[in-house]
Amino acid sequence: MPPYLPPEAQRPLTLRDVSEASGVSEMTVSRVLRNRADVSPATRDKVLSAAKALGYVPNKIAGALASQRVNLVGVVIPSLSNMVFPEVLGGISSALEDSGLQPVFGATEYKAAQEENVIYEMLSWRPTGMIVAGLEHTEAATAMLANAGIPVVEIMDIDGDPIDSMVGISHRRAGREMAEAIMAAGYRRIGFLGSKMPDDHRARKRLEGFTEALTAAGLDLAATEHYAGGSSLAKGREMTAAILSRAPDLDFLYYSNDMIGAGGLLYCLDEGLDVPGQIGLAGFNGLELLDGLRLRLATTDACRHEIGLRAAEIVAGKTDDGVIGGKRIELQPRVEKGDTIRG
Amino acid sequence: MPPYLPPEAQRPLTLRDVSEASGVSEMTVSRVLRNRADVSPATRDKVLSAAKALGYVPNKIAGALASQRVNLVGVVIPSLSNMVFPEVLGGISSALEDSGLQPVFGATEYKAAQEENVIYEMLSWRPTGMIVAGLEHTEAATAMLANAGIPVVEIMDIDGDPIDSMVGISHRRAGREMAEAIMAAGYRRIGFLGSKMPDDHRARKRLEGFTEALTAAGLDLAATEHYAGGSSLAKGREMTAAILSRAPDLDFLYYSNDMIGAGGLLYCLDEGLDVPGQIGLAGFNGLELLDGLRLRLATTDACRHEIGLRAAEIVAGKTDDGVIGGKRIELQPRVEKGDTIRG
DNA sequence: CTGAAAGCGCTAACAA
DNA sequence: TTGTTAGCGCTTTCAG
Repeated sequence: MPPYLPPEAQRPLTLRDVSEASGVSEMTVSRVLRNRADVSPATRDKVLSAAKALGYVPNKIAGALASQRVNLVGVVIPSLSNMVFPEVLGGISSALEDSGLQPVFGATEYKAAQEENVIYEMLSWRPTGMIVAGLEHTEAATAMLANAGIPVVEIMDIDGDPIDSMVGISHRRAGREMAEAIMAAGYRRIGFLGSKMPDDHRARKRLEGFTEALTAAGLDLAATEHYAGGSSLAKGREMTAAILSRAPDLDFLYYSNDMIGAGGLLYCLDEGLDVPGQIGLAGFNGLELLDGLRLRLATTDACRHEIGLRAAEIVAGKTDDGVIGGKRIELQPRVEKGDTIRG
Repeated sequence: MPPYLPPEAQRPLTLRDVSEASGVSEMTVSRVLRNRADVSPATRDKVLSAAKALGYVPNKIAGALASQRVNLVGVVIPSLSNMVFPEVLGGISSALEDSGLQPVFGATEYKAAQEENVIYEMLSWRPTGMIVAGLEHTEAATAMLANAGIPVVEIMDIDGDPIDSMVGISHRRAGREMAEAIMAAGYRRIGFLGSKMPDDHRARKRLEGFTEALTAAGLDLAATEHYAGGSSLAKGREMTAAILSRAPDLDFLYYSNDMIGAGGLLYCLDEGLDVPGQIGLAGFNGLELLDGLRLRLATTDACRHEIGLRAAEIVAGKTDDGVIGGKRIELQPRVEKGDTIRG
């Protein structure tokens, strides 16, 4: 690979360049650039105008090595294209806004091995804290996080034991409560539609809670439909057509997320089915997308923004008791019956 | 803020610790950990097992400072929650996969000042290259990028002059071609629905190209509807209701993106309007979401995945001629008439 | 308020 | 194949 040589390839500027241009010692230039108060206004002005004139950009690598401080927070999530996560990231960003900390994102694509790798890469930059989706990691990843000597917050899920802190909801309980709402509305022949990703533990736990509640009421899942790959409206339509052709007597469809649920809803409406009379539907997440459909899909709000917010507050040290580690915060998801569960 | 002290807060391990544990010099440990070939298998094994046993994670900050190389590529985009960008990021990730480079994302929320700040922060980590959405930046941001001495690829848009390289489509032309397709189908009373974000230059250029083509054919926009904030299906419904109540005789609606376009389409179908006979619709982007609607919304595919791919290839040095800088790649967007433009 | 010296943890370059 | 030496560009500490 040839070296990159733009027309005016100069070596990046250093503090020394600013020092020479301003006639102020490197040390004092450093003070000004870090906004420390103990510099005279005259010196400060000289330095700032020299830095601006040169277009100096500080080297954080050197700064971080010398100060042993890095203003980065690693955030590890399954996917950027899943509409679920942008809202979590929004919560994190807003909580970090005036803390001087900056989030850095990495995606795992729901693969444990890739998660381990992303965590390793991030830790090698010695971040101030880590926020990781889920409680299930490889043994090596768990060990790295536990030994990093920084706050680690596991988010989204609280059905399990955290390495350090956790913020999330109980997916088992979310599944159970949805099952109870469905049965209370009188539905009995219930089908489930979801992905077959082995490492999507939260979807698995929701289904476990869901079937547990059915069993407790003497019911069973009447049919299930699985898919591989990402979620989309089209996939939801397709799966719904498939499950209804195999089991035409179903009176309820529980989807593992809102995107495929919305696709299923559009399909049912286009087919002229009576929703929620003849057949009911429910998804999971509380996506904003649902507001745009003719009928509002029943769902469970996953508190995504608040999860991001609270997790970032823990990392940033904005906690009630002043202690940073060891928090366990369970948020309460709300079942929203919308227009697709009768009653 | 109290210091974070987990139960076993140890100082992070260093090369020296691995060196002592394995009885091999620091330098050789470093060689092993960087996978260099000139180490004997016996030594290599000793080092690797010691490193694994200790749970050593290398310090990239020190490594980067010493080697003057950073395996990071800065990627600056307007928004993570806009469904447009995940696909660009996917293209970037796949092109970077086996290059040893790692993308780092930052969002600007369509604000020039925030973009400048994000670029400054990223450059301070001395990345190997930068990929930035759009050609319009603050003067300071442009200067920083031009002087960074690294490959800079501006993406999405090619209507303008790049700092170094650019990969994208002509939005002006995309607007023009959609106008021509619409007029060719016989529509004449055309409305436009879009955001009022002043810094969304690509939406602005599409509209300019669009009206330019109308004017050339002796037509004018019959009505326009603007909104603030993010795009959503609900917003699309709402705006469509508003513009049609103000201008009921419109026979075509051009939306600045697919999300509000899809909302508008759902609205029209729910209202029982004859699409595309009585009224036609079109959006922009070619979102996957469109595959799930009863009628396929007309759109222009923005080649998002390929844009990310080609941009990352330039940064990674995977170019035909072996030269890294100064590339200008124009991709050709395709107008897709779908089911919402007649003919 | 300002400056001088030392060193953060690693790697380049060279020597053995 | 392995070890030694000298920094990378900044900040900490301490002296003025």
